[in-house]
Amino acid sequence: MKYFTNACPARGAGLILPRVKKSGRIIIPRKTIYRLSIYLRCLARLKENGLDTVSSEALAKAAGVKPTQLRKDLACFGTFGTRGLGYDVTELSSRIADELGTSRLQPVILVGVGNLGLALLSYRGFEKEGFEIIAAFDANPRRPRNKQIAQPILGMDVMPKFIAEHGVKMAILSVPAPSAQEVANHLVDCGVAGILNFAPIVLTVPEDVMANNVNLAIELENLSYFIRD
Amino acid sequence: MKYFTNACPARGAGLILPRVKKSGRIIIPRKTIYRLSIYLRCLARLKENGLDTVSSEALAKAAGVKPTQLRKDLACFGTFGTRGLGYDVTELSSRIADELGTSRLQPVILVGVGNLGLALLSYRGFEKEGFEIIAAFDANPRRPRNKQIAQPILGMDVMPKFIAEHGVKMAILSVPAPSAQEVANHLVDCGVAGILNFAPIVLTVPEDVMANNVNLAIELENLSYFIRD
DNA sequence: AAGCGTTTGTGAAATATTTCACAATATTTC
DNA sequence: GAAATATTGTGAAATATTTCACAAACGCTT
Ligand SMILES: NC(=O)c1ccc[n+]([C@@H]2O[C@H](COP(=O)([O-])OP(=O)(O)OC[C@H]3O[C@@H](n4cnc5c(N)ncnc54)[C@H](O)[C@@H]3O)[C@@H](O)[C@H]2O)c1
Ligand SMILES: NC(=O)c1ccc[n+]([C@@H]2O[C@H](COP(=O)([O-])OP(=O)(O)OC[C@H]3O[C@@H](n4cnc5c(N)ncnc54)[C@H](O)[C@@H]3O)[C@@H](O)[C@H]2O)c1
Repeated sequence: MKYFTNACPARGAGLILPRVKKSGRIIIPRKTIYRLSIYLRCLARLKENGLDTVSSEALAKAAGVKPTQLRKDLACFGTFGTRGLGYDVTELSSRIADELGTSRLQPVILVGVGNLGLALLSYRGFEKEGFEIIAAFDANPRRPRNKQIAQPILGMDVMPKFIAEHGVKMAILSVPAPSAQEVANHLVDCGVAGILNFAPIVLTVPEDVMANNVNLAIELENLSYFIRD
Repeated sequence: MKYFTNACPARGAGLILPRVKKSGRIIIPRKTIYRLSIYLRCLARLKENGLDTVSSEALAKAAGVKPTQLRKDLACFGTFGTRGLGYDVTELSSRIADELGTSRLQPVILVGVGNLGLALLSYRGFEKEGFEIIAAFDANPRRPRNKQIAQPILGMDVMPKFIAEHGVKMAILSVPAPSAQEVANHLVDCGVAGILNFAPIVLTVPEDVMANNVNLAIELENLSYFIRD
């Protein structure tokens, strides 16, 4: 079992306790969660290739990390390996999936059916990964002629009802930047707790709501910085 | 001036030296670079709103970070503020842009003109941010009927020549996962040093090449983990 | 069933990043 | 122009994350 030093070791008694959430689960570092997602995908490929077991060294290499980091990451929520042999691919997959909570399919909605929104809607890759965009919303809902879209494209007026009825907790936001904050507020009011935002602005959301940004310009800027040496 | 403790403080003499790259520039932490990009965008909005100066508190709030973090980030490469007053918006913008190296426009190519690639190609937002997709390549180059695409869509055969002639250093990769590694290798052979990869696999690239991934399924998985409490 | 080679799990060390606390220095007010 | 007020810049402390180093545990061979 892994332990963290709790806050205030200087003034406090230096007690060592496992760091836990209100819910009782042990806190797993943000970065570790990202990597668990990566491990999960590497394991899926290994399984496709017919492998039954994998060592931390091999899996770490596939994931682009060091073996010790992989083992530390796994140590956050259990011990699954067999010393001298490695990990059972199927078992490790399902343990990580359990921990991430992606064992069941999550319903997601998309708001803003423009250029980008349409591309995301027509992408048939999310289902395999445990997510399903079940509906899209737009201020000006139009069904595109030349694309096969399985999901309904609805007006903003019916969104609150839809979210409540389907228990939607996550949304993809692909509206223009000037509307993004306003739409995000609306989503939060409707009960959405996680927003994946493509608009190039910083969203302000309540404490208990999480907004992750995908900002391609920043990704490019980042690349451009690190490649000049 | 900011200083870092160099490696090996336990065995070494505990010498304090500024950490620098081979090129002579001081190393700026990865995360700081990301945040600098965010600050830059917030400053642009402030300027649009007619503000001349801004305090670290106000800018930090706009960027979603703490004021001390903003100041520490800036301290990596200089001191620009006026105590008691704050920062000059225009000056700080150009200093950050200089540091990031985005003062000049970077040419970028895109490989894989499918659903996602087309959406990115037709996006008119990158120019404002200092990037320009100057051409696209596909194994099966077709010009879409119903979209206005300004850039040429070319076959893979002409890519090496194009990259060499235009001094292209960065590429956006939006081909299907099974082709991604192969195309990435090709790009690297042609001299591309930075790849923004949308395919859901971990790319293997040489040390001196940087591959950043945008994996939407992982972003969604991440959200879904942190919203259940 | 003992020995050997392998690989995990994990405390401790090293490194990295964030936050604190406050001196330094500017502006503003009276 | 002195005092009050505001805000930066930065060592040091706190916290977080990664890496090291190695004992413990397993499978396999003989
Ligand atoms: N297209 C890209 O490749 C790309 C790349 C990076 C970032 N982005 C960002 O993604 C977002 C979407 O980009 P896009 O190119 O698809 O834009 P777009 O203009 O093609 O589409 C925007 C859609 O949002 C809808 N919309 C506008 N206001 C709305 C509101 N208040 N409520 C509901 N729907 C509303 C519009 O009707 C339109 O269908 C933008 O913020 C853009 O900056 C796009
Ligand atoms: N569309 C999305 O919303 C979305 C979302 C997340 C991730 N992705 C990922 O982005 C990538 C592209 O997705 P898409 O939906 O645009 O796929 P797509 O099938 O619509 O387009 C892929 C394009 O790549 C071209 N291509 C295939 N092999 C090639 C090769 N060897 N060299 C050059 N070009 C080649 C094809 O001709 C096609 O035009 C995929 O890896 C996908 O998993 C897409």
